[in-house]
Amino acid sequence: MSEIDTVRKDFVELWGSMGHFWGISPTTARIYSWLLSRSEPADTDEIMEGLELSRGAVSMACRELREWHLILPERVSGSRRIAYRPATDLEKVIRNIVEIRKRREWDPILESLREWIPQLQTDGSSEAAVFRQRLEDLESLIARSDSMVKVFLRGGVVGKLGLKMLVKAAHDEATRADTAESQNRETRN
Amino acid sequence: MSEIDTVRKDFVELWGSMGHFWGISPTTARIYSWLLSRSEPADTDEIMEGLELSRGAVSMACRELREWHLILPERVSGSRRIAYRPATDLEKVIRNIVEIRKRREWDPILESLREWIPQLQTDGSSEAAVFRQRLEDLESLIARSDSMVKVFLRGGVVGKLGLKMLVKAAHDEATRADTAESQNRETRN
DNA sequence: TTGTTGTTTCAAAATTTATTGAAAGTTCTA
DNA sequence: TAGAACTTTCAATAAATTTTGAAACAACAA
Repeated sequence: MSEIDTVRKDFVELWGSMGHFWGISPTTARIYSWLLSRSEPADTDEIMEGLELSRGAVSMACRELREWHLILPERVSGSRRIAYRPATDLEKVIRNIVEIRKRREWDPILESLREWIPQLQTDGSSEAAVFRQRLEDLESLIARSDSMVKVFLRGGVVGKLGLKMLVKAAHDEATRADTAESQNRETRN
Repeated sequence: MSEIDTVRKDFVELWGSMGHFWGISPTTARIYSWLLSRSEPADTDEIMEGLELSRGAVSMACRELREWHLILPERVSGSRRIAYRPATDLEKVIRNIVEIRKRREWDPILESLREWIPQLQTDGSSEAAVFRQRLEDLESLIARSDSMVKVFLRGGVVGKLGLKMLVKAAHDEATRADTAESQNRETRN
């Protein structure tokens, strides 16, 4: 087994076990990493053979990868067959993932919190007051994180160049959010 | 059912379903959120009753929560019983989680990548060259993200105040990392 | 030391999540 | 329109993860 095959195998395995972290299934993650390890795009049959997966599994996983914009389908010339090419702008890839997860997972939390807080105000008990305070702190923290994520999604992120922009933009965003929000949290911290 | 109980129920349920996102089991997440919703600490029996869990499940979950520093055990006076109080500095809570997950999940990836890249250099094929280039990009991205996370872990993060520090510190960190690293990436994007 | 109170452990059971594979569906060519 | 070449779907199956519960263990008081 040549060097590249050894590394490929380990890489695919590691990536597969990380799928959980990104919120995608192991198989889906393995397919993406396997495509990344190849210089040419691959079609369904090649993926099936390369990773020992069923046709259905490959189809499902590729659908997910397409939704996340992690792979690009291409027609193989002179055939109806579709081959997949992995997206290689990794920063964009991460942005895609963060954006989708934010929408699916964070946004609903903020909505719920904003619904619950006023509901707790109708309950006069001190227990409710403590609970409400904690939910408010949580709302505030998530809202501030949300601002940072929005900035992240707009610009180049992790690079040094993007950093100054990040600060300024995050500040603007936070200021805007705070102004729109109720003002009674100014003195806390 | 009073207002607080309704909200508590929904909150616990939501938090439980989010456990996956944080990499903790639903029960563990539910216990933490249930504690957050109460003004007083709770002992094993109260948690068991409040969330309809077995003794063993509560013990396991609380052990995990303790490891993550999400709850603090306290002796109930005049008894051997232990009651748990939730950590309420949520920013610190998030830092704890990020720190542990970084160590467990990210650090090993960087290590592996740094092992694989030189291995691929012994393979002269163009396929290996493409693969190696992608791994290098990945290494670079993760290393830069890592710098930001380190900064995040050191300071107040999400608040407006911490932001300026974040920029400066991230810049310093990145500069330091780059200098220590091999220099052959300077011109890349 | 013994009994009581409370906690932890871990193999087995339940639940959840991921994968398969065969059948149904789609698109293209002739 | 018929047939070939692929792709997608989804109920059934397999795998992984979570939870249980009873037994073992630990701490303390008498």
